[in-house]
Order: sequence, then structure tokens, then C-alpha cells
Amino acid sequence: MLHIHKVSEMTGVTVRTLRHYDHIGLLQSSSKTEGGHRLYNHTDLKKLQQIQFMKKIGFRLNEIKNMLNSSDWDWSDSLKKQLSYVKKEQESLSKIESTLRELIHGMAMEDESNEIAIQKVMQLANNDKELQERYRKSMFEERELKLWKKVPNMTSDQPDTLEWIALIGQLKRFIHEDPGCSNVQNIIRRMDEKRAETFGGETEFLDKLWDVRMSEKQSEQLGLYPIDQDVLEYMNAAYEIFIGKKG
Amino acid sequence: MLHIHKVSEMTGVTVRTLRHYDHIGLLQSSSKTEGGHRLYNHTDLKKLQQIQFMKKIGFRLNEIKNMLNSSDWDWSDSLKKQLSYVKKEQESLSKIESTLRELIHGMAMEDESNEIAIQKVMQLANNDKELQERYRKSMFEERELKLWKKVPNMTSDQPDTLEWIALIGQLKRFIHEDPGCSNVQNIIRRMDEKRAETFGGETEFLDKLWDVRMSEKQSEQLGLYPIDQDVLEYMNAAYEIFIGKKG
DNA sequence: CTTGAAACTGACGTTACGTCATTTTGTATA
DNA sequence: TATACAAAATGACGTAACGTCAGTTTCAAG
Repeated sequence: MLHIHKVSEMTGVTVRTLRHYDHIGLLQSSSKTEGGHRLYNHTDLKKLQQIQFMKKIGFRLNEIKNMLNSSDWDWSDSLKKQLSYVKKEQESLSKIESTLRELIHGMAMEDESNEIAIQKVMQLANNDKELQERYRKSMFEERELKLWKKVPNMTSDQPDTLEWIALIGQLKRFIHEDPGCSNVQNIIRRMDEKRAETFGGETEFLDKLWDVRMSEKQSEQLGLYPIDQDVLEYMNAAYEIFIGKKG
Repeated sequence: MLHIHKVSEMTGVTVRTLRHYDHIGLLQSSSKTEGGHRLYNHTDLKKLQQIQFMKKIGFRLNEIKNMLNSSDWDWSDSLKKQLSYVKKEQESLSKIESTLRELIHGMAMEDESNEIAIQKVMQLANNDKELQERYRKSMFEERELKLWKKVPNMTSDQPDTLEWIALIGQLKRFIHEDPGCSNVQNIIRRMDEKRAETFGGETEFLDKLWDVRMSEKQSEQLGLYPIDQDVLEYMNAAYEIFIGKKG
């Protein structure tokens, strides 16, 4: 049983905001003193955490209200989505980082490559917005989570799955560039590290990979994660290079 | 010379927003057609990028206006701050990530450690706000940048300096854990990669490292970057392990 | 039983745009 | 050169999510 100021302190949400949320029926304290002071409990905090996250990815308060009120809301599910969002954000940030470095590096010389980099930073910042939109949509449409469940030998209950999806997603973005370039090779390295954790030997990993491809090619109804053919091919090429460098 | 729609496309800022910025005098297009259509050039884009970043860390539009108008505004300086901010955000996100993983992991069992984790996530999200405040302040107070200039043989003109600071900052967080653990070793690996880029041989790197320690111990007035003694010792230990594994 | 900090309830203010409605401008085509 | 039609412009009003008073009531500590 926490009074409003304590909750504000703990969460960084202002007192006024908490009262506002009460007013609009988004988050009513589970109990009150006789005099009408709000008293929050642990469940209220859970709800507040949800609200914070959903706000962060761009939902409006009334949208959040509707979602939290809908009976089949799944807190565990939401957490997984948060995790997956955080990972994407990290990707986005590291891109921004390298572009900023380019910019800083080439700052002295006022040339054209500079102008391109500026646009890149802004587009990347924009990426964030698209990311948020994607996640907002995925909150409603269950499709994405269902897809994840289709990755063979990796249910979405294993948090690693999310990372795999993220890594594959990253690869996709470089598909028109050299599979030997450092960006791609770094991704592959991370994949290989994950592979070592998750599976056993190298052959097994490649087998799984091909399994996926075959199934996707043969039929979507086998219920596997649909990785595009070209992505798989690209991934394979990059992996070959990686092995070559390593061995 | 870009018309408003093109700029909007390139940057993800809506047309309405651009007009709004013009209206309040925050960003006026450098030229116009005879009929009054706004035409933006490269300098305008630079300015817009600044605005985007400053908005992201929580400035109000009129504050931004004042800062950009103040004659001694330094675009290069601002970029460095952006980079440093991005790195801090990454740290913050990776903390959030691991806490989310904790939460997801312990979701089945409805116990107390769970409640603590929830509070942790929220406090971490709150970190962001504090981060933003810190950076807003550092925009005015030059202190931070001055500190960076004190790292020997690395002026803040070398963008790598920022990464060093960030890496050292990361190390600090693990100082009570095993210097051989993978998190720490990954940081060290990145340091070693940076070292190879920046300096030459291994010995030289270690020499520099000791230089720093000696000077810090002897006197702060030599104007060096203050790395805590214990961090240095920890870093050294971790590095030794790294070398051991590598060689 | 008092008393000062903290909570409460309106009510109006503010920021940063979104959303019409209506009018002009620029340019590709007949 | 005329015309049409997308895209730009300018108000004006709307809105979401609180911030900021102002005046009142409740609570816990002495």
C-alpha cells in the first residue's frame, strides 16, 4: 500500500500524471483511505509499467486503456514484446552511432559525403518511428508472435528466439552489400556465438538452416518460420566467409 | 534546393511540422520561390538535424531556438554530444534488456524477486529521463567536454575518445564481478580492437595505461582524465586474462 | 489537539503539432 | 498558350497529455 508520492518517487511518473490517469480511468488506485487518498499496490505498479512502455512506443492513453481493459491481456506476452523492442532499439542506436562517427570524422572537410551522412542520421532517427509503428501494430495483430512460434526447435518461450529473429532481421538490411563486409561479419559472429550456446556442433546448425529452407520452399503449411530464400542464401554466403576467416 | 515535401520525405518530419517551425521562427527556409514556396538547402538540413536531436533529449522548441540563435553554437561540438548520448542510451538499454530477461524468466513463479524486478525496469526507464536532463545541462555547462580533453594523448577532437570513456564507464559497472566473465571480456575485446586501431603495439598500450595511473596518483593538477585506481586495477586484471586466452 | 506537509479537487494554461477549409503556385500536357 | 491538377500556402480551430495555480481537506507526528 503505497501513497501517491511514493509511487511517483519510485517510478519517476509525476503525481499530477498519476492523478490524471485516475481521472481518465486509465489507472485507478486499487484502494483509498477513508479520506480519499489514493493507495497503490503491486498490481497497480505492474499496470503502470505496462502503461509506461506502451506510451514509449507511441500509443495514446485511450488506446492503452482499451488494451489493458480487454480481458485477454497477457502481461507475459507484453514483456516479450518489450524485450524484442529493446533489442531493435539497440540495433537502431548502433547504426546511428556509426553514422554519427562518420559525420564527426568527416566534419573538417566540408564535402559531399558529409551531406549524405547527415541525411543518414535523420533517416535512422526516423527508423525509430517506423519501429514504434511496427510494434504498435504487432500489439493488435498477433501474427508476429505466432510466426516466432513457428521457428523449429525454438519456441517464443525461449528468450533467445527473439534474438535470432532480430539477427536475421539485421542481415536482411545488408542483403545488397558485400557479405564479407565488417557489419555483416559482426552479425554472423554474433549468430555463431548464439549458435554455440543454443545448438551443438557446426554441422547441426547448418542442417537446421537448410531444414528451414527446404520446408519454406516445399510448403508454408509445415508451419515453419518463413525466412526468405534470398536471405538464407546471403546468410549462407556470409557464413562461409566467416568460417573461412576463422579456420 | 529542396521543396518542402522532399525534405519531409527525407527526414520523416511532417510538412506541417516544417511549416510550424517556420511560423515560430525556429527554422526558416533559406530561400523561397517568387510565389512563396519554401526552398531548403543543405544548411537548413543541418539545422533540422540539430533540432531533431535536441527535441529527443527533451528541449522545448523555444529553448532550441535560443540555442541555435546564440552566435557561438558549435555543430561539431553538438555532434560529439549526440554520440556520447547515444552511447549512454545503449548502456541504459542493455541494462533494461537484462532486467526484462530476469522478469520473463521468473514470470511463472509469482514471487517477490519478481516485484523487485518490476521496480527495476521502471527505475531504469526513469534513467532515461535523468540521462536526458544530464545532457540538457551539459549543453550549457561546458564542463563535461573539458574533462574529455584531459585524457592524455586523446583530445576530444579524436572521436575515439568518447568510445574509450564509454568503455571505461562500462567496465566500472562490473567491477564487483569476475574479470574473466564474458561481459567483461567482451568489453576488453572491444578495447583491444580499439587499441589496435589507435595505438600500435601491446606494450605501448599498457604503457599508456600505466602513465594514466601514475599521473592520477601523483597529482590531479597534471590535468589528466581521472580514472579511479580500482577501475584501472580491475581493467588490468581483465586484460591479463584476455591476453592469456588469446595467446 | 494542533499543525505543517502532503493529498484532494476543479479550472484554466501550454506545447507541439493535427486537421480541415480555402486559396495559390508550379509544371506537364493538350 | 491554355488548362488542369498535384502540391504548396495560409489561417483557424481542435487535441492530447499533462503543468500550474488556487483553495480545501486529510494525515501523522509531537
